Amino acid sequence: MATGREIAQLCGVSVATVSRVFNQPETVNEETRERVLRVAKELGYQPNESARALSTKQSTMIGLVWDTDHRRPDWRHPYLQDLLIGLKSALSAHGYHLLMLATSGDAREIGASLADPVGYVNMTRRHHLGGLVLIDSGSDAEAFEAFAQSGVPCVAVDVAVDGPKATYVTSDNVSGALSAVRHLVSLGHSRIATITGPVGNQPSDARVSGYRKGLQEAGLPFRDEYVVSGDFYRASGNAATQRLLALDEPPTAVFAASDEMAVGALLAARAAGLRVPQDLALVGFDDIEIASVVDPALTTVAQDKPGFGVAAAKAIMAMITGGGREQPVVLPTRLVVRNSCGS
Amino acid sequence: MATGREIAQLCGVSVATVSRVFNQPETVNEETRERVLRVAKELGYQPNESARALSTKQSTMIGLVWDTDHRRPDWRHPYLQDLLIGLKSALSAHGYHLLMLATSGDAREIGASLADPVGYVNMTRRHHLGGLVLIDSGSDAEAFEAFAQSGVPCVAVDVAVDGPKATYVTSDNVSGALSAVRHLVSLGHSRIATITGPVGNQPSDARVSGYRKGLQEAGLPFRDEYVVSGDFYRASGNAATQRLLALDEPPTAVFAASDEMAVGALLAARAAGLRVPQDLALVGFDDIEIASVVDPALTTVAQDKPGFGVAAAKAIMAMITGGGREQPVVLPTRLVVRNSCGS
DNA sequence: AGGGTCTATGTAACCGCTTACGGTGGAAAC
DNA sequence: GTTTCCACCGTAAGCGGTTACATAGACCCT
Repeated sequence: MATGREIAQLCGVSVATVSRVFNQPETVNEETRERVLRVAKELGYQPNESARALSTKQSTMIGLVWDTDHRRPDWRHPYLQDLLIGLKSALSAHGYHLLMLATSGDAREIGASLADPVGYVNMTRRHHLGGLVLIDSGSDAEAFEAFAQSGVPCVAVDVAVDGPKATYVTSDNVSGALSAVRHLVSLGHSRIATITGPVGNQPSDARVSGYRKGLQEAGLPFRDEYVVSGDFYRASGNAATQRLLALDEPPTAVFAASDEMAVGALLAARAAGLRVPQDLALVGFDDIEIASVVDPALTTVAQDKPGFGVAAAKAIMAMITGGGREQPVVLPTRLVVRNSCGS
Repeated sequence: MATGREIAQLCGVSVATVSRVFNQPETVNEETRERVLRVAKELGYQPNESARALSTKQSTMIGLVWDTDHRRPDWRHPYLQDLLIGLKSALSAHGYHLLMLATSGDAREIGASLADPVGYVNMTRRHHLGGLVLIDSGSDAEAFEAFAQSGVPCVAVDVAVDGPKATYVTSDNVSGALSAVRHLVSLGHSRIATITGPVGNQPSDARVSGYRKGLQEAGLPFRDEYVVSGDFYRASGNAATQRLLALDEPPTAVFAASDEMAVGALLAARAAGLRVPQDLALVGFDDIEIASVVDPALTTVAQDKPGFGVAAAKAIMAMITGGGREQPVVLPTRLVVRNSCGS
């Protein structure tokens, strides 16, 4: 590994000049600059990031908080990969890397899990991370508040947080839900139920507002018994649907706040001997992969999943370079009409 | 941020002693050790990883090579999340973190993509990474050879590579495929076709061997026209199935080398007016999420997906601490019987 | 000619930790 | 009573960069 010193010697300049060539090129004479660059290339010079980080107190990495040893280890994030794709590509553009922080069992006894956000914050300092991206892999959104308050720049994905250097990216959940209900209404449905996420969860609550708005718009009554809450995962959608179908006047259409729950609803409907969409119309939310492969294919409100990653990366970078808090980012949704509504 | 020096001063010892407390505790007197530890805790001391890496030339990170700006940006890894879960948890146990390397657009013009493996290798040196985990996100397995030859410790997931410090983890594909065929045979099928991955791809080739073995075992003839190759992705499974169904004597059962292709096959069968499993039995490979949600649910050969991650992490750690090359790891598979075979 | 400016570069301190080497004191060995 | 050894700890030299400050020369102006 060639070092800056070697380049300096070969070029007959000082290490300071070599450093300047890479960090403030404009301050060094064009001729020397090119000489240094040429030699650097010949030697295959790679700046030592540890040294750089040590002296600048800034690494080119941002941390990813994604807790996997969760209460329910079988839980999966519905679209982690898309998120990562977006994150990574946007971060790359700034020369930044994503560090997936270890969550436990650190040999030096310094743990890091959502139960102990301090652990992550410590890691952030140890590695001089520029900030943290928070990905919710369950319903422990509350824990994110601790991060937001810690002072390290962080942006949460699809979870509303607030703090001195914290922000979040989310979809326009209200209008997404609204478009779903409008679609259902346009197909003639008037008994439209919804399966929500955990109460208190921001995106879920917003989707409920959108749902209410849609009913209002259509002049339909809001019925408490048509709103049943789940946890975004499949089983809860199944259970919720069973409850809905047991109602005296069961709904003819269901808007689920996630595709996973919509699939659960589909299964429940099938188990109850109902045909989808003839007997029960279904709309989901997310547009994850399985939405297009279940039968009937799911009509759903698509989120810009890689867009989340891109927006998160941009927000983090803005906070790093800018300093202050960033505005939350709200991404548009798009209704994807498939077969589960019989349109 | 408290530094080692501060602790040293407060404890009336030298920084060397503080360092020893954390790195070679047995060489320091118990009393002083505890004093240092106590003060360190009070100050919330976090060792500076950059400084440590700088002086030891070893970070506690390993790199992840997962190329996303691929020729086909819409491609997704079928079970990335499970892989990451396994990787992360096993790495955590050693106090290591996973660094997702940027793939392009580095501000300093030092790119890294599979087209330029050198870029990744450079990153490895810059950050003093312990090694690289290679994840195949397409069919560019060939590119992995360059990594394997580069001398940096690396382990590939489900791609056979070889090099001075390279190894890989894979499933026992032969017996996995064998169990699939046996299952089909046991159900009375004698016209069994297979849809393979890319020819030359190691796991795919192994699955073909397992397939042949299964036919032999059952005394069934091997027919060239019953072997058609795909690329592991859905569309290719669909196309392959169309070809199979167009045969004079079409198969009554198909073993697809991936679930995605099996789903493609399912769609093709449905489009051709065939019922699954009555008219065509289907077995997949992987046991990804959609396998259980398609209708009929897919019988498939399950791979230990988080196990890949765990094994990869262990292999990397072994290479880092041990030095030499590790043996490839072969994980067992498990036949998951669902409804696509009508058993 | 002397002073002021500006550009290009060198000098050296510093970032925080690790570690080879050496020193000290007391116990054990002779 | 030396010598030897060992446990414990301090000194100081790195690791490879960054950057404040100093310096040297070129150029311009009065």
